[in-house]
Amino acid sequence: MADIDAILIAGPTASGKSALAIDVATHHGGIIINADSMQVYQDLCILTARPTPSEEAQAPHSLYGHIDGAAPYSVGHWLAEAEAAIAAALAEDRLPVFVGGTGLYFKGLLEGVSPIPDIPDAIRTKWRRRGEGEDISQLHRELMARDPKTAATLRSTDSQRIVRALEVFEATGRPLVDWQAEKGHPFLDVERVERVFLDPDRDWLYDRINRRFDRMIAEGALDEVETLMKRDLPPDQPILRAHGVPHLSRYLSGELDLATALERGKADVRHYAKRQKTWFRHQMEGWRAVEPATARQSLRLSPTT
RNA sequence: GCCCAGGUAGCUCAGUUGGUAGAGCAGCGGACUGAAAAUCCGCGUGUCGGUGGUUCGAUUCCGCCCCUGGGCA
Repeated sequence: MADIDAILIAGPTASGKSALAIDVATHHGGIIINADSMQVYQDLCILTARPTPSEEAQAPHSLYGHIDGAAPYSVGHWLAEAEAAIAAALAEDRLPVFVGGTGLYFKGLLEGVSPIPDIPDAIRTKWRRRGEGEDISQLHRELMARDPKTAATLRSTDSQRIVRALEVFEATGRPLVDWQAEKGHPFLDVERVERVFLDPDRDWLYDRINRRFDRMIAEGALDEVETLMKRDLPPDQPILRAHGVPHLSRYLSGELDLATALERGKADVRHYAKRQKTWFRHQMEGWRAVEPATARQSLRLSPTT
């Protein structure tokens, strides 16, 4: 395996990435590194479809379920951990096998992220709270007054990016777009990695998503959500956005009947899979698209050819 | 068998005093730099059950037929 530094496996949710990763890691003596923004959390193993203990026993896994749902976490944290994981793997002479569905994480890995400083909690919380309660166009006007340069690049309806721009400007005194013009450093050399994304048939994928959601419920996803709710986390914690959490928690509190909660939860996952496909199609040039059915074979053979 | 209500988009339904129709959900296309399983933008996809009639023109009015639900027998 001296000819490449890592294998990257991306793909929409429920496309069979985890099983493929185990197969590839076993075959190449690799270590699996998680590239999924939700599977890093320890709180929801069923609902985030994290590898099971028996799956984890088949190959070394890292960056799974190691973050508390109450902790702040984002691409930046992940990239720092990924960098350390790559170093650790290479030190053991193991091939890093990245797997996940978070396109932004892969992009960060190969292109880096701009070196924007951490935003102090107080500032971040302040703007996020306002972003939840207030009319978004009002916040956009406020951004326009402070940082017109960034404001001009954002739609007045894009709550999340507007809030981000506001907090960065307040914390650093510099427009977000200026920060973003400074490119970060890649963590892997594109020329030395095998990049593949699973591209399953849409109907096949949607059917798997629907059935997997039902299976998660049967396996105890509701208990998981109930336990998470009891933690009473701040509403802006990312883990509360995990698919299923919003609707299942409304079912648990009696605001929604179960059938509706399931239907909406599944729809959220399908919508997400659709967005992932769009991302892979347009943001990941140079990646090889493979059908899940033939993925094993092509990943076993190609790195050594 | 008779009576009543209804057959309009994939689903639930609105509407047209006669000028070939529109919402929500689903679905499709797209954007994407520290919450990315997030956030945001765009698109109606249709023999208006069938068939005759009236009419310049019928999804709309009339007849007959078919289907679904409810009631009476």
